Amino acid sequence: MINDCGLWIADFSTLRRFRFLLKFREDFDFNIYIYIQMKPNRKQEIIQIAASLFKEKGYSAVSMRDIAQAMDMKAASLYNHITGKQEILSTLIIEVASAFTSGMSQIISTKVTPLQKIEKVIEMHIDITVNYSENIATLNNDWMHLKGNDLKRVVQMREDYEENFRSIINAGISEGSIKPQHPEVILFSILSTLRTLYLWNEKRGKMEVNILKKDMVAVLIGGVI
Amino acid sequence: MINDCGLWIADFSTLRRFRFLLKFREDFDFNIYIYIQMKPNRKQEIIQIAASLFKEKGYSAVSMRDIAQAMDMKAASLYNHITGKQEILSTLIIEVASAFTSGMSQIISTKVTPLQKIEKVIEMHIDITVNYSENIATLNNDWMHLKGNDLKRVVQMREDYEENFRSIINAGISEGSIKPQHPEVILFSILSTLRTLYLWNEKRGKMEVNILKKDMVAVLIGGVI
DNA sequence: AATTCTAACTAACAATCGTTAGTTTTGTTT
DNA sequence: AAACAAAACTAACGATTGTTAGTTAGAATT
Repeated sequence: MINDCGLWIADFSTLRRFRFLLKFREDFDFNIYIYIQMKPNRKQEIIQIAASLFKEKGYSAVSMRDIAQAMDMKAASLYNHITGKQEILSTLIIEVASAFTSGMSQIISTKVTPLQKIEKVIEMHIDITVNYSENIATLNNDWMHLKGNDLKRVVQMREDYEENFRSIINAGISEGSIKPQHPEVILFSILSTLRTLYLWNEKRGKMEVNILKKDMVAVLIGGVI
Repeated sequence: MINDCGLWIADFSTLRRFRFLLKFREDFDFNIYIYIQMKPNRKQEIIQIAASLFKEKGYSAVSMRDIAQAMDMKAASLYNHITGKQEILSTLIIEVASAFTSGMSQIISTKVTPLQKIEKVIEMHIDITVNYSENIATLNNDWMHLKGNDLKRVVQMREDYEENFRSIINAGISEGSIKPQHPEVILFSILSTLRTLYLWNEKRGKMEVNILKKDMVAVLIGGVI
């Protein structure tokens, strides 16, 4: 039996590094199973389908029977794969919130100018939106339906994220590369646009991602005149 | 018995005009009751309380019993004042959507430059957000729970609004006062910031509205550099 | 004083909610 | 072929949903 030990191989380069690591430790006296899940399993399918329903109607308006119907099965059968509706919600939200958090901490630690950091933030938002638009919709609209530690954690992640963004803006203002406008206004203007990018997917679909990035950076940083 | 015939006296100048009209027709053989409701009635109270709950948790997550409890009464009693949950939703949404529509049509018909029109739009959004933040939250997040004609009407109003905004931007681009950037990107960047202003109320509370307007115009039009 | 109206109430309806228990089908491993 | 595990099913639970019917206390009007 293979236990899911929580290890995730993010991409093939990580896998190569892992093999490299193994080669240096040939004194292992136990077996290591590397379980590569190539196709999404049933649980992931359920969560993905639920996500698209949540995006459309909101968490509270989607019933377990709705999700089951979209999966072409009965509601009770969902519980063979998930522990409940809450698990779907927290999985979806924490997945994308973590993506933003790790993306931001990577940008923060880069040695570039504040303006270049803001550029990177904009590009990161576009990248994540392309891949996780349903998660973002759920994070934006249904975070308040999380419970207990999940709720606390996500709120904290959001505050930290904003604080990091604020520090970039403040650094830019004090070095003179950013207008001495009210930092909160700058922060909010950029962030609210980025956070609702997912609403714009139909129109964005026709635009090349790289062109969108370039235009978005130009407008959000340079303005419209 | 006084029937609510749907006539609303908007302000005292309208009332004066109405009295003037009456003077010219003294051959009336029926009575006219003018019923002036000076303080907000129970219905408006219910809708306002419901609005704040909708903003907090979303339309679907708020029950009629929740609304009743916040009103300190029983759920069944609500139906003495409203026809149902849907009426609350459509009243809230159509009220604020109409405010945006009439604001926009006023701006469109003004004889000023496209850039000045965009300034006016930004100021209008701030003004409406200050007074209708709960309505905007509901419009943004729960419009899809409208039904029938209300749904059609609101979607149409939103499309018309965007089309008007787009035409202002395009006029600015062709006269050269606005960057020849992709118009959709400009439209979306500004509009998504304005539409989510209501999320920013705690921090905005400390800022004077006129200062906020000035800063917002500076950032959204002039950028951050 | 009699009547009407307003706005609250209690009680209950059918429908739907998330979830559990127990069973059957399906596919894999011995 | 037998044994096992995974994943579907049916049926049902108690709770909650929006809403209706019928009643009642108090205020306003006649």
